[in-house]
Amino acid sequence: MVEKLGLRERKKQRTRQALIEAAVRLFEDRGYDQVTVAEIADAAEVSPRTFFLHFQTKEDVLLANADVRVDLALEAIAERHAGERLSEVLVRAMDQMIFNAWDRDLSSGLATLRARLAASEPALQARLLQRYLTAQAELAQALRRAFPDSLDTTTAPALVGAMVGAVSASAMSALQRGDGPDEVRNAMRQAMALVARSVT
Amino acid sequence: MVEKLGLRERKKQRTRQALIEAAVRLFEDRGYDQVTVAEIADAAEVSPRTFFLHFQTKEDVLLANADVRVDLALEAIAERHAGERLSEVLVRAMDQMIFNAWDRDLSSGLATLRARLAASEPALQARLLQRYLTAQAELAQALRRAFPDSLDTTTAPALVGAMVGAVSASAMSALQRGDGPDEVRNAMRQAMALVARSVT
DNA sequence: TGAATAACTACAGCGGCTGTAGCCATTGAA
DNA sequence: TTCAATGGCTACAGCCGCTGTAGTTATTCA
Repeated sequence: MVEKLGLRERKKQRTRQALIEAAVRLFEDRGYDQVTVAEIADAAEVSPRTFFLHFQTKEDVLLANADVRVDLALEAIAERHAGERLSEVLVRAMDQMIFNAWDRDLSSGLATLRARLAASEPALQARLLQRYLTAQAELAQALRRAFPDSLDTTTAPALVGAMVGAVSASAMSALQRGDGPDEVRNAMRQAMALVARSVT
Repeated sequence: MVEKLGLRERKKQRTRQALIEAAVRLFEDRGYDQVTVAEIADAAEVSPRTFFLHFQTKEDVLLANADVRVDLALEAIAERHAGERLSEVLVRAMDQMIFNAWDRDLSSGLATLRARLAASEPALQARLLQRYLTAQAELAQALRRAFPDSLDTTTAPALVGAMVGAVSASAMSALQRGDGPDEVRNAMRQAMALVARSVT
């Protein structure tokens, strides 16, 4: 997991991390759209142009490491136990993706900040949803490979879409009525269970 | 339905319509991001500033009339027949929202163009997904009012989210493998049926 | 040690989007 | 019919996200 990286690569990761941390700090202080990319770059002591060498858009700096979450889910699917049911695997994958990573970067507060900003900043919300959609395609493909007999090219995406849709909607709803982390968590789990019922 | 509008309001609608038509035509000709807002305004013979008096963003010109679709679904829920089951009402509402409106503006080609562009243009896709999410909240609320005994504040959003998520994912998947309108339609119906099974 | 590579930089520029202030047609009341 | 209020539209100026390009410097690898 811990790769032996060259000096060049390490420096690159360092500036990337500096950009992320600067962005998070500034967003927390002043709010998302009161902070310009130029300011983030300034705080990280790099040129503004460099920001866009690391992140495609301003929103993406908050979605850093999102790929890791998807990988966790893909692993969870690959690690399917013998005789494990479709619904069980799916729930386990979602659980990994959401909560394992959640706990991991809760300490840094990134997940919380992201959730809060996603609920309030339309641009960020939109980008986040789009990320979910592309992730869904990967999950659907992996799931179909794991259960080739019970899933076809329509039901696999539909099932994953239902899961992600249900979880997002319930979480967003909970966030908007001001629920705390635990309640949000419960709402998400309940949504997962609901969809899991649609597969036997 | 056909309101008696004042002259001022009619003029406003006319420029709005001119903007939409100019945008659609230009997008079809040259593709979404090869067209600037200034060009759209030019083609509609208004100032660029006027464009943003009618639409919040460049993407929004393609999402015009989307509210109408949501209203159709809300009506469908309100028109619940006596003894109609939750799953039936939900499916009927989704059906209204997607296909009734689909048929209606298929003639103008708007739905088709929108679907095609949404599959290829990230910015548009993101905005579309966001629209779905906000629509979901309204649908969930209406549905909960119609079935107060079987839905709570968590399951209602979850259920609607699952529906929309499943339908979007299956449609996107079908579009991306190059399916024609009929196949896309079937995939969406299949997704709806899948989620409907999770409510008894 | 020298050549290739790649992260970074400065600079110039496009285009989405906004604030502002003013013009003019429509509107509704006197 | 007249006049003040309204609101859709315009020009103008400007911010900011984002990109292309060309050049500099540090690293890698042969």
